[in-house]
Formats: sequence, C-alpha cells, structure tokens
Amino acid sequence: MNTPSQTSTVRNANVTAERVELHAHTKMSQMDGVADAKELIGRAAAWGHPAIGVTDHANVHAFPEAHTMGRQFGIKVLLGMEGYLANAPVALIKELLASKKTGPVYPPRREEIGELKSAVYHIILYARTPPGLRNLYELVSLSYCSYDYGMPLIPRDVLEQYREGLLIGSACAHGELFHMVLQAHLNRITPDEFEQQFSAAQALYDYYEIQPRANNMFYVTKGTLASEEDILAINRRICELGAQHGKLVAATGDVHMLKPDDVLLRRVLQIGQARDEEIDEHVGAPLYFKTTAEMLDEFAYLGPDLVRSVVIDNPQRLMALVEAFTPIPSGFHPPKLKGAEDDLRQICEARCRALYGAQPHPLVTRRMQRELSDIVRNYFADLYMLAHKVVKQSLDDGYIVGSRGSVGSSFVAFLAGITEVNSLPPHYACAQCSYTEFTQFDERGEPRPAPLDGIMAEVGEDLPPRICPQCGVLMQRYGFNIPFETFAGFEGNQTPDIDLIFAREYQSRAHRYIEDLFGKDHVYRAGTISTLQDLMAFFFVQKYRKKTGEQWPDEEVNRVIEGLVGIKRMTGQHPGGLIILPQHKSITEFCPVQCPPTNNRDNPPATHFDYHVLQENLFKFDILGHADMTQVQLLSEYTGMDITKVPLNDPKTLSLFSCVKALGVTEKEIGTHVGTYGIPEFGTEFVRGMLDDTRPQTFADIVRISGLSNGIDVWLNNARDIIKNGHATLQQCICNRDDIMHYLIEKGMAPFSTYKIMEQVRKGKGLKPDDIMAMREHTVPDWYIESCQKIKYNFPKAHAVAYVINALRIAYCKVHRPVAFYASYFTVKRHALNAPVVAGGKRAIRAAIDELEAGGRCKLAKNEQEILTVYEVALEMCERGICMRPVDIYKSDAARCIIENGDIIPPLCC
DNA sequence: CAGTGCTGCGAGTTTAC
DNA sequence: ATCACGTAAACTCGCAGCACTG
Ligand SMILES: Nc1nc2c(ncn2[C@H]2C[C@H](O)[C@@H](COP(=O)(O)OP(=O)(O)OP(=O)(O)O)O2)c(=O)[nH]1
Ligand SMILES: [Mg+2]
Ligand SMILES: [Mg+2]
Ligand SMILES: [Zn+2]
Repeated sequence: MNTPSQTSTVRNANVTAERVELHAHTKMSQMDGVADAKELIGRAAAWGHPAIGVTDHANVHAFPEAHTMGRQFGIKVLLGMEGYLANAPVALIKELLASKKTGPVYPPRREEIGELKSAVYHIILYARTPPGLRNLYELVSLSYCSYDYGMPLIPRDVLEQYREGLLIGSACAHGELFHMVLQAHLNRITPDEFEQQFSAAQALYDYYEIQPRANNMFYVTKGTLASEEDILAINRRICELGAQHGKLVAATGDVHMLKPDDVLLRRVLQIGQARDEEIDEHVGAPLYFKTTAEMLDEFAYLGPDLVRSVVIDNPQRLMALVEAFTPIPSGFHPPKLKGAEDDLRQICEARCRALYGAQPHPLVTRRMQRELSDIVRNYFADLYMLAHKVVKQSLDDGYIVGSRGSVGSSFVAFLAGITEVNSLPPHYACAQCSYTEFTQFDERGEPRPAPLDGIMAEVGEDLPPRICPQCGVLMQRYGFNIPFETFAGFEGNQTPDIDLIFAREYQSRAHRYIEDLFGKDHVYRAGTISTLQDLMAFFFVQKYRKKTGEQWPDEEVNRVIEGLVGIKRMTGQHPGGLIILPQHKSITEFCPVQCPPTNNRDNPPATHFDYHVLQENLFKFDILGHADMTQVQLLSEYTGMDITKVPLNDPKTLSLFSCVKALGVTEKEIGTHVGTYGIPEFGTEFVRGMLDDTRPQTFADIVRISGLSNGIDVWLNNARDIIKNGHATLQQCICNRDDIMHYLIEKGMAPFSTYKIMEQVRKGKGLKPDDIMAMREHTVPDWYIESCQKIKYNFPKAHAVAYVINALRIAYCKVHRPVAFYASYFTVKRHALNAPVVAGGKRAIRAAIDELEAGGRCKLAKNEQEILTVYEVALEMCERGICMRPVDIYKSDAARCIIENGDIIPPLCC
C-alpha cells in the first residue's frame, strides 16, 4: 500500500478525504506526552486534516496555545481532555478521601489509591458548546479541588451533573467500555452480565474509540491476551456494539508524540523520572501522530466500508458537532468598586490641595486631570481605588507599603498613596503657602526658555535649596520627572498591572484583605505551569544512557534534550499575583481553578491557566513580599525615627555610592571601593563594580545605575562600552526604559511608535526593521540602535526611583544609625547568619571568609554565597567598631536582633 | 523497642516581578 | 582574573527528629 511519508509536511495526495485525530496528548500531559502543541497542530494542518483534538491527561493547560495555533495554521482545534472517571458513588470517594484521619489529603501516595484505582477509567471529554466548555472547566476545578486522590478524579455522578454541552468518547484501553469488552472477551463476566453492564455504561458516551493494535500490545506482552488477534477481535466487537447501540465508532491514535523518532523521548522521560525499577513496557509504544493512510492501513482488517467510516467519516462527523468558540472570552473584565471614579477624584483633589494649595500650579492640575480622564476611560479607576484601600488597610494595621513597578509613573497613583514616587517634573513647593515653582516650566505651565536660575537638576531630590519668595521658609523639593505613558501607553490598549510590596509577614494578610473585599470566589492566585528545562532534560538523558548503556552522538543528545524541554512537570502558584474578577463573573467562565497543595491550604485557589494568557482579559494585582519593607520597619523601631521621612539628599548618604569615607573605614579594611555592602540591590560585586566605574554623585545618577544594573546586556556589552568608547555619557545612555521614549520623542518621532519601541526593547525583543529605518530617518545614531537591540530587560524609571528611595533610607541609617542598620540587616538575613563566627570578631570572620573562598568563589552554592555576603557585612561592622555578642538564651529574641549598649545580640535561631 | 507517621527543614528547580 | 541582574515565592523530595503504637 502506498503509505505517505511520516515526515511529509504536505497534504497526502492518495486519499480523497482526511481523518481527524480525536485523541492527542501534548507536552502538558504531565510527564507523559512529548508532542509540542504547535508542531502537532502544524502537522495536522500540513497534512490537510480538517481538525485535531487536544486531550491532555486531566488538564486543559494547552487550550490557549492550541486555540491560537489553530488560528495560525487555519485548522479547527477541538478542546478536550482525557479525564479520570471514578466509577464509584461520590459518597464512597469522599469517604476514601477523608479516610486519612488528620491533616491534608496531600500528598496521596500512588499505592494508596488501592481499591479506588480499579474503578478509575480514562474518558475523553470535549467541550462541544460554550456551556460545555464552562462545564468542562467546572469538572477540572472539582477534580483538582475536591476529588484529588493522587490523580484528579471525576466521579461519575458529578460528570452526569455537568454533562451538558460535552462530547464524550470512550478513550483507550484504560477506558470503561474497552475494559468491559475485554472482561467479556476473557469470559470473566457472562454474556448476560456484559449485556446489562455495557448497555448501562455506554449511555454516557457519544462515541466509542478503537485504537491501533500497537497501542494495546502490552496486553499481549503482559499475558492478559494471547495474541494480536485478540486485540483485533476486541476492536471488531466494539464496532459491532457501536452499531447495536447507535453510537459512532472512531479510530483514534492516543497520540503521545509527533513522529516515530520521538518514541525515544517518551522512554527517556519515563526512565529519567522513574523512582524505582517499575518501568512500564507500554511506554515504548509507537503512539505517534498517524496519517490517514496509515490509519486506513492499520484498520484494514475491518473491511473496506467500516475502515473508511471509523477512520474518516465518523471522526469528521464528530468534529462537525463541535461548535466554534474561544477558550477564554475576549475583552477586559476588571472588577468594580462602587463610586470608584468619584472617590478617586476626591482623594486626588484633597491630596493635591494638601500639597499644592487650593489653587495648584496649572501643570499639577493639568497632569492630574489628564491622567484621571485616561484612567476613567480605561476602566482603571476601580483598580486605583482597590490599591488605595489595600495601602490604607496596611498602614492602619501598622505595616508600611512599598511601591514598585510602572504605576510609579502615574501622578494620580502618587496622590492616591499607591506609590511614593511623585512623577511630576522637578519642582519646589512651599509647605506653608503652597507656592510652587517648576525649574523647567513657568507659572502658566509653559516650558521656560531657560531653566529657573540655571538650575539643571533632573529630579527634585537633586535641586539646590531654595527659599519661598512669599514666606521665606525653605521649600520642599519634589518630582522625579516620569511620563504617565510608561505606565498607561498612548492609546489605552495595554493592560498594566499594579504592583505593591509589603513586609513578608504582612503579604498574606494583604491577600486576605482583598479576599474579604471582593469575596473568596472572586479572588484567585495566578497559577504557573512548570516545565522540564535543559538541565533536568540533560540529567534524564544521562540516566537513560547509563541504564541502557547506549552511546549517542551529540546531535542525538541535543535533539532529545530539545524535545524534552517544555514538558509539564507541575503546576504552581504565582509569588504574589492575585486575579480579581468582576462581581458578575465567575472564574470558570475564564478557566478552571486548582487548590494549592500541601502547606499552602490558606492560599486562595490558583487559576489553571497562567497569568500570561489571562492578562488581556482579567486584572492582576501584584501583592509581593520584600525584605526591604521589613528592614525599613525594623529600622523605624530600632531608631524610634520614621524612616520614611529621612532625607534622601543627604550628602554623606549619597557618598556611600561612590566611596567608603562616610563609614570611617578604609577601602582595604572592608575590601571594596564603595560603601554599599548590605544596601539592597547595590551591594553585590557586580553593582559595586559599576559604582566604582561611574562614581555617581546625584540621585538621578543613582537611578541610572539602578536601571543599568538590572538586566542582561544593559551595562556589560552595552552602556559600559558606549561610555568607554566615548559615544555617550552615562546621562545619554539607555538606563531606564523611559529614556528610550523620551529620547526618540526628542528626536521627533511619533509618540505612539516610541512607546511601542520602548515596550519591545524592555522585553528584550529588540527592534523591528521598520523601527530601525524610522530611527535612522530621525538621525538616531548607530550606537543607540545597537544598544536597543542588545538590552534583554529594562526597568521603568518609576521602579528604579522607588527602589533607590528604599536603598537611600537604609543607606541613611548605615551612615547615621549604624547599630540599627546592622541589627536590621542581620535580622532580615538571619537564615544566612552564623552568629558564633560573627561574635568571634574580625579574625574569626576573616577566617570563615577565607575558608569559603578557598574552593574558588564562583564554585559556591547559592546559600554559601549568601553566607559569604553576610560575613562581608559583618566584617565591615567590626571595622566600624560595632560588636555582635553571642546568642544569649535569656536575652535573645526568637527571630530578631536586639540592641543592648551598642552591641547586637543575635536571635535564638542563629 | 522497632516500626510508623507527622512535621519541619534544606537542597534543587522553576517561575515570576 | 572575571566579565556578573537582583530578589521573592512555591513545589518536590529526602532526611532527621519526635510522638505514638503494637
Ligand atoms: N531586576 C528585575 N526586576 C524586575 C524584573 N521583572 C520585573 N521586575 C521588577 C521591575 C518592575 O517594574 C516590577 C514590576 O514588574 P511588572 O511585571 O509588573 O512590570 P512593570 O510594572 O515594569 O510594567 P507593566 O506596566 O506592569 O507591564 O518588578 C526582572 O527581570 N529583573
Ligand atoms: Mg507592573
Ligand atoms: Mg507586576
Ligand atoms: Zn511659602
């Protein structure tokens, strides 16, 4: 027979109609499937198949990608799943689940499924209609949240309840119907019993599946069946039963890999992860995606008419039953808070009056009004108000909140207390009479021909002192000069998130507060999906080769590794992202949910899809934890000062970023040229090296260093060389993403296109050819274009400013309240603090450092690296004449350092 | 007293901001 | 000698410690 080539990527000319694969696993079939969804769907399209189904084990993770790929390749993709049907009454299943006396059901052991396992069958569930999709999402959610017994089960009763809109197939040899036919074939049940049981069971199904003989050869290998002929007989019998009960029979492949070569991938995967020697023979089965001709050939034994209907006609008829719909409803569906728009306006106006008086400077009013209208138009007012409420609650609870991310670009966010970053251009404001003066704009808000008194400072913190002309007092200095568009874009077409950081201890309380505000069923953790990466794939290959003794050429090793990368390992939870639904929506309209496993039972359930695919449709609020907040809080307690009120333009504090003098030690004593050990984000070897190279003197330049020191190829291979080669100064380089937009607008480019370029570059996607052309036309120099191409990630200026603010607060204490600084530092780093060594003083610390460095410093494990860093800070502390005492069982606190007579007493845990 | 199960913790891995 | 993004969170597994049990 003329079989079309497996590797052919073109439509097979020998058949007049093509089959539809109705049973296919992708890499999302946890550690089982090795077929990439894109490749699978691409191949189905290339072969001219009118559709393909995606049916992963117990999950629907692949839906969004599969749907997108279907569109891309112009082929219908059926959204389905191979579930675990639990053929037992819900009550019994619940009893089994509860039978573990105490504590969580997790983690269930495989062998514990015991008696239940015999009643668990595979079953194919397709979403046939939109309500069917919703039901499928409900079933997935229930299987993970209520019926997870090692595998997420779907009790039969529950399935009946959510039956509407589903298209149900009988699945593989592990399916219920196949199992019954097998029992009858082996005479383990009488024909009467079979007749009765089968009729009852089959009512649930829309179609029966038969599969190639190779899929089920394991029954022969294991000895359950005598020969291949038995497998064929069972398939013939299933066809008869289909005719008898008026159900379609479809030939399906139970695809687990794209092509024959990839059978090896699945074996490597299986052996790689096997705990013991239980290696399933079945895993060698050739479950690759089959052409129409191959399937016609395989099932030829059914006779010419039947083979055509099971391979081509029936699958096509089933495919036609499935309606067209998307896995996630389109549009942005943000949550609502009653009266948010008015409340936000009022809050902003009140704050504005407090800072800038009853008649604020026109620039201030204009910026506020422009932002507010944008915010309202894009349905963000409610989200601002939500953030405002969370911040307020936290402050009321006595925990400070830090700002983070691009929201700091919004002046309204500043007025609403969501960020500490004032994004206006640099200006003076009198605390007494509210007189406001911008250096770059006149009293009408128009650009000045020359800056006020020639003041060139780029941000408020760098402004020289100035006396209010009206009342003669020193004025406040504000403004970090950040455009709103870095957050909101130009046409309201992007959906940014809002990021807040809290002390770690408060993070979960903030989460709970949001749950209370919107109701538990409207707040979900963003879910994540972890997949196999290169390193583990390589280990799997090693293990396989060791077990089998096979030698492979390098290309084969690489092929297998590449093939294994991206296979789903497990699902997880986002570090702090909460998805918040509008009141009238339910999560299963968008995706299923799953419960947090093991220790995190208090966390809200997580979305089954990751945030990436939900981003355009639902709002995410990032409530992150950060040690900085804990440290600032501790510093306030140790010093009795409000650390958030500390001056940010103190020369001694700023000098830490360029020399060690303010610490009263020599470079030699502490082993570095700058004073930023222990200052968050500025203390690493890399960043200290940058500071040494650039010696920043101003707040603005420290913000630049912050941008340059975060992300690959921003400083090294990029800005550093540009400065060294004399193409540009530090101030002209791309330091933060806003710089790009600012520079290109200045060059005369259209604002929206500069925004798009900025977004591309900050995500590491480089420039499009069109962009490069446009940039050249506007006389953008080559070094600038190259720099854009290299950047892999770039901060927004607002984020850099927020973090520099925190760094400077901590640095202020390092200079002026050193004991409190070291006490707070060691408290936050207590997991890496070896108190006995540090209490031993300089000599002991030096010895410990030498010991760690003896084996070569880049060889150090991650935790050893952290311990080393803590030693370096400890050494500096000793050089400044501050001592750590040994742990004191009477005086030491459980978790934090205590200060007594200028000495630090470490916590008990150290 | 050995066996069992629960609990907490560190290491390793991945994702995310 | 080395060319470095910094930091937070979650999950799995294995192991040690401890209480309970037959
Ligand atoms: N060092 C470092 N910081 C990051 C990275 N990704 C994100 N951050 C920090 C800086 C971001 O401003 C902040 C918040 O991240 P987001 O994902 O919310 O992005 P951002 O707010 O910048 O932009 P957005 O408007 O939300 O798209 O977290 C990274 O890869 N490295
Ligand atoms: Mg953000
Ligand atoms: Mg974010
Ligand atoms: Zn005044």
